[in-house]
Amino acid sequence: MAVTIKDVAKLANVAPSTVSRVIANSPRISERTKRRVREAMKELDYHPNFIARSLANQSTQAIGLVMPSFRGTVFQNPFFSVVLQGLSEGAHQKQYTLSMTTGKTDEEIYDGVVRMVQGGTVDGVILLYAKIEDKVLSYLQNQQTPFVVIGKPYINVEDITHVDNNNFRAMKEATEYLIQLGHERIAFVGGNVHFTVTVERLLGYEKALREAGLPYYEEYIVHNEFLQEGGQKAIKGLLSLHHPPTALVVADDFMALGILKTLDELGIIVPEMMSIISFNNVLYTEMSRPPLTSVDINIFDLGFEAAKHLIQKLENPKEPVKRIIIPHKIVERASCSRYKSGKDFM
Amino acid sequence: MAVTIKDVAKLANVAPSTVSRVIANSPRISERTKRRVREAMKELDYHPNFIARSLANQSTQAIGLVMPSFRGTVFQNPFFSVVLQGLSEGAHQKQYTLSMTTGKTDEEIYDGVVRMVQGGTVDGVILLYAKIEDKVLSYLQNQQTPFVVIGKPYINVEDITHVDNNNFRAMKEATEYLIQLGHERIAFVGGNVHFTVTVERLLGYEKALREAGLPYYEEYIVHNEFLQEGGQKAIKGLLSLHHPPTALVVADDFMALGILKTLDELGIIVPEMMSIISFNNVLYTEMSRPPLTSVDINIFDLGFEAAKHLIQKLENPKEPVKRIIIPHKIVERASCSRYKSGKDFM
DNA sequence: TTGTAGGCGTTATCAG
DNA sequence: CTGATAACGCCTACAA
Repeated sequence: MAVTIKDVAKLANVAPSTVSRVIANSPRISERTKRRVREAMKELDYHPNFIARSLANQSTQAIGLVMPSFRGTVFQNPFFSVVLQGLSEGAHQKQYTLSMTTGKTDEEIYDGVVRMVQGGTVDGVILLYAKIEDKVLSYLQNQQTPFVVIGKPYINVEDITHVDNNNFRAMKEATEYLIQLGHERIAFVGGNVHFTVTVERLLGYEKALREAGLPYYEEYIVHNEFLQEGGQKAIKGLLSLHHPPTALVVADDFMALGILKTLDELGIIVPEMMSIISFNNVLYTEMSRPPLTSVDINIFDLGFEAAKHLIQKLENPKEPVKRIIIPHKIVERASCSRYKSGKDFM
Repeated sequence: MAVTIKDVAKLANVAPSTVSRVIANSPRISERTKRRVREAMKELDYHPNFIARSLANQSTQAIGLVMPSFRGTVFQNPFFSVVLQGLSEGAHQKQYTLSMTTGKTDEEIYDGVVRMVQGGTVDGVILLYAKIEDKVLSYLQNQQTPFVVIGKPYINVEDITHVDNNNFRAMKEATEYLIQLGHERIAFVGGNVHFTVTVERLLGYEKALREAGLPYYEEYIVHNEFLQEGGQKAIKGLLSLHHPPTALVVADDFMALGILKTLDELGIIVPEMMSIISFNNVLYTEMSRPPLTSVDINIFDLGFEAAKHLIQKLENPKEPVKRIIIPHKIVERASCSRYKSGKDFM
């Protein structure tokens, strides 16, 4: 059996409650006793039992992480590794612990969350995604469990603290970037439509076109799972159109990688014959040929801020609802070029 | 305050202990009372408090995950996403929870582990890496904490349950694969030397050369952080040698990606002028140009088995020490070709 | 088959 | 400043 507060108390010749106060560094304990108790703790190599403490305090210093289901390969996206780093860093700074739930299906995930929350193993929860019609989200709202979401909640946006990019604007800018380069036929290769990020971006894309007086073609909109088949199908469809696009905005670097490959196989040179701008700016954007121009959305910060604000909320329950927008920035590399009608490959 | 066992007891007109037994589905409770109690639980939407249960049982159904420090970019390697999936799946099946520690420095990580273990917030621990001179490992051994490591412990291998590939053999086979293709000048681009996987593989590489009667050149050995600069430096050094290699074994797909790019820039065609085989077989091996021949080490299974065996150990403390070897397999794609002296580019 | 009571390791309240 | 004592919510002998 591990050494407890009582053992320390005995050795230091004080009451258990005193030891407890020393741990909490209560100002109403004399320095002398504190010293004595601390020595005893050292000698016995005492470490407080967090479980017992949690029970007494009704608080665990743990935050629950809800990942999207890892059916498919979404999860292999470096996005998650990086948010995790941010979350980890943010939690660590305040001595919070991270507890994960995942699952293959939405049901599994939901059950996991319920267990976490009802079981009292976490003080709050962070949703690592924001999708349409999310049972988990509604559940958390009903439970009054403190939580924050990374991304834009599909509902009750005003009542839910969330950390997000301005994806509307980010995509608008990405599209405008292409428009400024002279492109008029720009296709949108988006991710899973069930994630709000995708709909936000689609809106931004539309807006950019409209403002530039460019037509919006349904056929230029393609939705793909983030990583599935690297977007190969998507691109082939686009190229077989009567007027294929001359530029692409792509939801994710990895998909862009797949597209790059497909284009290469088809003999379509990037950026000369097709410009591509993608999102996330993860490591391998520099590794591709050509290096990808990508919108950096500061993934690390998304995680970091999410952790930070959840903890604020936990420590001060009347903390107001907040919406934290993480800035983005287009990182220019070599996958986009000015459109020259002469080079049109059709 | 949440609904407790007492509330249920009251509503069902039984003693709290009875409710507890119903939860545990004790056979010594009549079906009739069970039914009554269960109804009460439903009605009150009762969920057991895991913290209290943990305290009483002296066991949390939680397992601690220790990641390597995320200084640098190691962590962005899809390797971790995938082990995480495996771990998650394995833990989930037995209703275990995953709790993470990371940190920027080894110190931070060590402290995190100590807190986890001494604080009693986890029943056991899984190390997601195996490196030389690891304080965490020695600590866990001294503590008698059940743990398993993914990879090969640098010490006391016989006493530590671990899940690993046969990296010696995997690398030997990879090298032999190249040798069979006629290559005689094969360079080794390895990862961080502090990880045991790197030394194992180096050994396998040596062995293959020796068995084939090929010389072993110090200059052909390059060590690089897994992701850092995509191995660009490494490759340039090799190419500037008097007799540059004609083939490369590379520790990681991502590094291989970087190398591919560098070679492309230098006008060296893969596989015609340089063959490359790498490790891990993650998603983007198919996405590269040319697609990478890679050793699939079944990362998911590494995680899955680790979780499974740790849990076995937790549920049966006298479970013997085990060494689980996950099979590997060379997945041929297009980055290796037969060596033809005529095509030597020097 | 079910109830009573004590304990798991802390914290918090009240005295002193 | 410090010491009893009662929670926290559940489990498990021991009784009945």
